[in-house]
Amino acid sequence: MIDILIVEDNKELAGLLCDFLRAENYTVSIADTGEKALSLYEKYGAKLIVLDIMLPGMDGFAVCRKIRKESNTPILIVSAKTEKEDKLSGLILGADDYIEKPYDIDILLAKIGGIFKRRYAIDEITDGCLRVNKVSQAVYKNDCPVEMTAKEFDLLVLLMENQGKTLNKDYIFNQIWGSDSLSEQQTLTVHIKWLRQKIEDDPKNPKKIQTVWGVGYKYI
Amino acid sequence: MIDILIVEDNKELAGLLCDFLRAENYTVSIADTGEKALSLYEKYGAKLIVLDIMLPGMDGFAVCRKIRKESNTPILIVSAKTEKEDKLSGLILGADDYIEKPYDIDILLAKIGGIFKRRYAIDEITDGCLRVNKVSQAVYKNDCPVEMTAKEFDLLVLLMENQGKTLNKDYIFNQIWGSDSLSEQQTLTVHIKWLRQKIEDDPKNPKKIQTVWGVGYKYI
DNA sequence: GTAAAATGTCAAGGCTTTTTCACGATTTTT
DNA sequence: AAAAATCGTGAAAAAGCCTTGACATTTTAC
Repeated sequence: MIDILIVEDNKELAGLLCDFLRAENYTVSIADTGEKALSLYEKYGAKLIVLDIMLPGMDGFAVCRKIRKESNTPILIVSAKTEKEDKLSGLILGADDYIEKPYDIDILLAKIGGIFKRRYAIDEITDGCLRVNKVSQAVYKNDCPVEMTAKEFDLLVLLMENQGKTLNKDYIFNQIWGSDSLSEQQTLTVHIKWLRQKIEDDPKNPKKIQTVWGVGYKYI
Repeated sequence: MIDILIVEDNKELAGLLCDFLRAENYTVSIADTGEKALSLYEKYGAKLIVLDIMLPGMDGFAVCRKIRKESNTPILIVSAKTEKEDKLSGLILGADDYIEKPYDIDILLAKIGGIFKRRYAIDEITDGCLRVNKVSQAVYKNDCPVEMTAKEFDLLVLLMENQGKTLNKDYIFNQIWGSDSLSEQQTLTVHIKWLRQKIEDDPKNPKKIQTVWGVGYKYI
């Protein structure tokens, strides 16, 4: 999977942009026609497509439509045309952002950074040295992977998504085990214990998962 | 969690937009000041914020910055100003899209639809009557939940993400079990069997998970 | 058509996760 | 300060998941 696919027939401009992006640690590929772009995308996939509208042969709009048919990959449209119609039809068509040529490279980089952040950081919950990815179900403490069982993971996500809020035990139990569960609430305290052992620096003196007496727990 | 939070001090306009959105089955709340918007957002959360820049008191940019500090919730900025600076600073700041007042309500609805689709459909893989959500780890067949074990789920996602492609058994095995696994490849065929029993209409005549003799499997 | 190779099936077992239970420790109430 | 309520802990039982091996079935090659 490529990070960024640049679709641009001006090789000099594409090369320049490519250098800048690689300097920011993105992996980049360049296609100078719409057809090549689609074939590269088919083969390797991409996290973001920077798409020039004016291309020889198949134009950018056609590329955008084709890609939109099969995926939600973010597309940033680049165009020399200034007509409003183009901008709107591009965005409605499914592009995530739009920039006019000639553009300031810093602004383009900022837009790309923004798209990446909004699009690919959304499934991560972060708090200090703790990082939880809801898609890959992975937990990292100081960037070291922490093994979690399913129940522990669900419990951690619930607590972290309500950081600072006290969740009462009935609520937690219903969220994780379901209201029709036959298990006992004692089960919850055992899972809290294991979670503390995995994420607290000193499990005997929990700083992150705090007990709220008579109520429940909260993540701080 | 609210679907859409409208931040707009013109109550008539906000009400109108609200009606249109509710007609499309979104849940909607309205805030007429930036402060109220932030407090509503704190309390309930929102999937998308439609944010007018010109507000009494705290302006839209300030609201946008505050929300961006703590989350990646999509923001659609609405503004009467036409200066280019505003547009750009709003977008770079982290907004997902931009529309100028007075706007055509259909265009706004299209933009909102686009944001929702790009932002919230990305973790779902759909194929015909089968729907897989990678975040909640849930699988639905004809909208009925199908229970999956972890290995079955991973295997299904791998196959579906490579729909139409034949994956050879070594590849599948390395992806799911890891290259240093001591398990035998026989394990894979057993999991394939279970997966077929859960997602195929007739598990004895699999239509979706096909065997490619001497190579591996593919999802069609 | 037959033998060889590859895949499918089933049930048993082993392993991990989850739950339960009993008891000890801590906090709150009286 | 004692009693009551609540929470924490460790071990063991229960449940669920994964793997394995033996054998059946299907496909391919000769």
